[in-house]
Amino acid sequence: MASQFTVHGRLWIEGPDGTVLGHGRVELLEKIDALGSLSAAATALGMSYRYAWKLVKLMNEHSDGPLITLNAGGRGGGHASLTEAGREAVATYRQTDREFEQFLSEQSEKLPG
Amino acid sequence: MASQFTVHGRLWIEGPDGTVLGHGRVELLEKIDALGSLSAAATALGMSYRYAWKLVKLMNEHSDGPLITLNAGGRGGGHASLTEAGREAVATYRQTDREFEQFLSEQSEKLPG
DNA sequence: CTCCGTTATGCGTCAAAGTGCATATCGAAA
DNA sequence: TTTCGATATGCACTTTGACGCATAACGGAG
Repeated sequence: MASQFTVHGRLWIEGPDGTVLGHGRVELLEKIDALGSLSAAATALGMSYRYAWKLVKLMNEHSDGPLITLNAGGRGGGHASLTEAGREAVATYRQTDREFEQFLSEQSEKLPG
Repeated sequence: MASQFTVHGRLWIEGPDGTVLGHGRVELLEKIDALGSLSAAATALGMSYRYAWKLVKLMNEHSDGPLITLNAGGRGGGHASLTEAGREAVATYRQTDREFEQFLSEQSEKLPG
């Protein structure tokens, strides 16, 4: 029988200037990619636009190059999209995260009774 | 050459009623075991006694049985020590944490350029 | 039975994460 | 050139983890 206790964790990637990607930030990137809009992505995640915008700014500043492109004005009011670097960063994080989930469930199995 | 980016993470163990152990709590347990005093342990870790005491209370409540025994009064004013379950919990966490550190450095190695 | 240092616990405070509101700016399309 | 919805950004507020202060209770040793 499995233990009533489980191992949990959080994972993130840091660069020289601070955190680049974490769980929440990657979810935001994926929603931006899916919806083409920062405000729609933030709303979909139950996150305030104000904060989502700050996260985007931080991610762009702390990576080698921008991960997200934001455009104000124009048809539909504006647009948001991922750069090629942004999509690669998401893929890299997801791969790492999959192995982390694997690690966590293995460790949970090992816990004593 | 290694990437300028590195993978970081945090690990903790949850029971049915909430978090039982995390990095800071385990350090506190180890200091209590080494010093025999909660206030000395808290001071040694730069943590307020107030907060350390709350952590001990939470840990004792959220585990199967108490991990820490506290005694007020008596020679030296009082005393704090780990129960057998407490020592086992620390050992379990440390083992998991070692493997986690291993995991993190492996993942950092894998990051692209 | 007094002393002393530790445990026990309430209350106000402080900083950081995140929200909410208000308002300005942008630019393609009608 | 007016319109419209999204981006851009400041400011005040709330929430949460943790501190600091104050004060009581405890109990072996002398």
